[in-house]
Amino acid sequence: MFVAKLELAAPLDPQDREALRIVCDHVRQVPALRDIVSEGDNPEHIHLMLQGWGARYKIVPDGGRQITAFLIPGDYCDAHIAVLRQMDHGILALTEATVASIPHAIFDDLSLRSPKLTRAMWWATLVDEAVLRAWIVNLGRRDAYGAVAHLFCELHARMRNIGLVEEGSLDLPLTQEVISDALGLTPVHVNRILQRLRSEDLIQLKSGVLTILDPAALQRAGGFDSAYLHARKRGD
Amino acid sequence: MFVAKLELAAPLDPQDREALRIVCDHVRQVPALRDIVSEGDNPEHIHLMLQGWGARYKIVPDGGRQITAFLIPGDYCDAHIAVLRQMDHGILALTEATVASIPHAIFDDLSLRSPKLTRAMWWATLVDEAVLRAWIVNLGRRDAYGAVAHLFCELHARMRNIGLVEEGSLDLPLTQEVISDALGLTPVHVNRILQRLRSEDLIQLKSGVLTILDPAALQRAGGFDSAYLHARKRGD
DNA sequence: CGTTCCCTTGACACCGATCAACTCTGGTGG
DNA sequence: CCACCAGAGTTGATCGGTGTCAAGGGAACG
Repeated sequence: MFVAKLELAAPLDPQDREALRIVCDHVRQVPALRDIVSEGDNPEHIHLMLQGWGARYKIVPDGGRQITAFLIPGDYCDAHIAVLRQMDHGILALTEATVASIPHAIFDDLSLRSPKLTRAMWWATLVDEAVLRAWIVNLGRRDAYGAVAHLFCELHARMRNIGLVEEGSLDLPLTQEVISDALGLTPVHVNRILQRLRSEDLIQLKSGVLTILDPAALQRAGGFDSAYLHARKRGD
Repeated sequence: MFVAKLELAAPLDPQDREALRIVCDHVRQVPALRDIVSEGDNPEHIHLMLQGWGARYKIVPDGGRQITAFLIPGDYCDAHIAVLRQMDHGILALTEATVASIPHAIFDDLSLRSPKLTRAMWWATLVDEAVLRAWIVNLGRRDAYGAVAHLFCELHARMRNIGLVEEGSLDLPLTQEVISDALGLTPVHVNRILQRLRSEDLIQLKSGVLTILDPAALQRAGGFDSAYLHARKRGD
């Protein structure tokens, strides 16, 4: 899946593809709510999400938590440390998750040999950056209602890109507290927003499944324009 | 300067260095408040800031503006489009600025030939990403006072990295409105925060020059930890 | 059948937005 | 050299969106 995602950027050489496949064979299971990588770590391996949900997060001095990204299958967690030295944030499994580990020395070697692969990783980083910018807009210039709407549109689009949306429904195993930590709100307020979105028949959210009932209205509510995701999927 | 910055990541081959230098020779002057690149553009050239200040920004449907990054000399503006296709945000000159333009086809070619160069660009992107995450924390989990303090710490650190700080002072040609657009606040409120910071003798800000009078206290106020900037400067 | 999360609800407080003047500064032209 | 002007900074009064605190309800799980 990760390979498929990278190839959206540029075709890889067969040997790159093969090397990646082999290297992805080290698979690890992480229980829910456990750190995959912690802030300050200097990990030996870089990780790819294969299944489940994860989140990047930072803790502020007063104890508050800010989630800066949600990770879904196909996302890499920390290719950073192939280039930078140290994790400047933590990564958490939100559900039980399975991740692939690649010894970073091997990855390093691979990427120095193959411009195409490095370029593909660079591409993935650039898309992540675009998502971060969208979050900044969310936090800075949208009210809570618009922010929740926008977040749901983003997650819907990203899940659809990897084939995990069926008839407008997707698994969304996020507590309201997690959502509030992503949007800079309180759980209480998120709860009220969700009720409003439900009462307006924009969404349905029950037992970890989100269904978008009125995509157009939700996108309007969140000022969502999918262009920034730079999806280059067949059929999009 | 840009080359020097890239070399903080990893030494480049002499021919890369030379190629970059040649290619940077196309220099353009941009008047203040003019777009360098606009959202939706598909520019022929990629740009590097050589002098002056710039900002990435997005406009939300209701007319609000959110600045997602400040660009200072040595920052690249839009290496994106070497990999992605379209600008998902605009870039604005905040002061009169001089930028270098590199035809993106040439850059493309260069980066496919040199893994080291691509890697260096990737590194620069990763640092940018870390800055974006810090902004998200700023917007989501800090009050206005902490956010302003943190922003000033960041800009101080980045300006120092490129040698543009003298005795705690740096040029900061940002109106209060620009600052408010970066922090998701209103100009009025930014004004009040600045007065507080001044009255507490943490900073001095007058006619476009910021002086940090009490770095330790300002860092405490903003919960600032420079680790995320991944500065690898001699003497740091 | 109890325990533990999580979700839900209500009352109230507060940070920052809004609106509307007023002041200051630097630049421009007479 | 002065008068004017536009843009930026400053100030005060009031409003509203979210936070805070606290209590109660529901569903999953042992």
